[in-house]
Amino acid sequence: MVLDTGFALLADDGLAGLSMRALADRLGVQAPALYWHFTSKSELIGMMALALYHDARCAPPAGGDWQDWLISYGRALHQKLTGLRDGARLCAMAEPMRSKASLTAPAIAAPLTDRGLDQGFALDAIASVTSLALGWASFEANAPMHALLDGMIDVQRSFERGLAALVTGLAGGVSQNPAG
Amino acid sequence: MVLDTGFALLADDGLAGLSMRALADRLGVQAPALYWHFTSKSELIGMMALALYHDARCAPPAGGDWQDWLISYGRALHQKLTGLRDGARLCAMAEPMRSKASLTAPAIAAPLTDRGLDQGFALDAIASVTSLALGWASFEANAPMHALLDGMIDVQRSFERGLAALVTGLAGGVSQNPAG
DNA sequence: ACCTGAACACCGTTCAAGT
DNA sequence: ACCTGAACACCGTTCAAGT
Repeated sequence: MVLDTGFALLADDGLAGLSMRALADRLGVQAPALYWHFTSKSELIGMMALALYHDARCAPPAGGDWQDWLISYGRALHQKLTGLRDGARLCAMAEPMRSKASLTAPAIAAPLTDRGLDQGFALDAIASVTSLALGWASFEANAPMHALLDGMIDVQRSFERGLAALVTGLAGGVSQNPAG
Repeated sequence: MVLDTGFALLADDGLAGLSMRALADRLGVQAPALYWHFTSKSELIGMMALALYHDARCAPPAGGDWQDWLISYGRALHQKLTGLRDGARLCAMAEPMRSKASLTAPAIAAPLTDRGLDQGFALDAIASVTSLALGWASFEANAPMHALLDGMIDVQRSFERGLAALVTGLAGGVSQNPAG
């Protein structure tokens, strides 16, 4: 699979090294050949980002309530984004893909609606947890925010606190937004 | 100021149009001249990102408690990141700047420590709110997550909910992490 | 259906040289 | 101190042409 080679290249050389020519090289092919399979580099990156999100969605175990699922998902996503070199940058850069419908809203919400949440609330919750994980990963890797991070003893622990606070706060809002 | 021209160029042509040559053009100068003022394009982008964060930090009004400050700051940051074309992508891409110490941890925490929080907790809280705003802005602009966003009636409102939940959750944790 | 060779219009960056 | 001209080593992408 081309995407796997892309991930390997990303891990080795970072986002700057992820060029169509370098990727083609690893596949034993010329760069223009890639344009038979992908319409653009943008699409390739979009599909890589989608693969990352998909992995995180599959990470949480079957049991538990919706709060367990959110915590587990957020942790997995954060882990994937910081574990892979430039993973956060990749996902933050990915441009909108008009073509692929990917997943439908009910399908995305399913893990939470299965656990009793209504769909609107479920989408909000997933969006917020995804944002928190992506945002954290972004400026752990990046950021002109190093002073901030240097002041914190354990970044991992701080992320966990934020995640727990968010999910707790969401749970508090459920009463106004009945779960069914 | 060169940064202002950079922001104007970003607003007009997006991140793809923000090249050293194009920027130099707007300044009536040749591209290599920019390397007298900045060591690299990375540094330029880093400084633009820093300017964005700084503006958001200055946005909250003087009164109110620490929760008011966080909400106001989060809202301002999200607004800045989505209001400026490719603003989120710019901040997510910015590479770490080893050189400029920018702000010290106590200075960053000040708006919250002034309102009675201890510094460790303050840094955690700011980091989480910043992450949430950056993450939301990232995949509002980007994302292979369009199905998710399409399922939500009002993105702005959903972000507000997430922000409120996070701050509420943080407030719940304060009892364990005394405020002084 | 899948790939190559050659080319186009760009990049960021360096560096001697100018003033 | 500040800028130019010319160049280097790259990019993403297109397109005719091959098999």
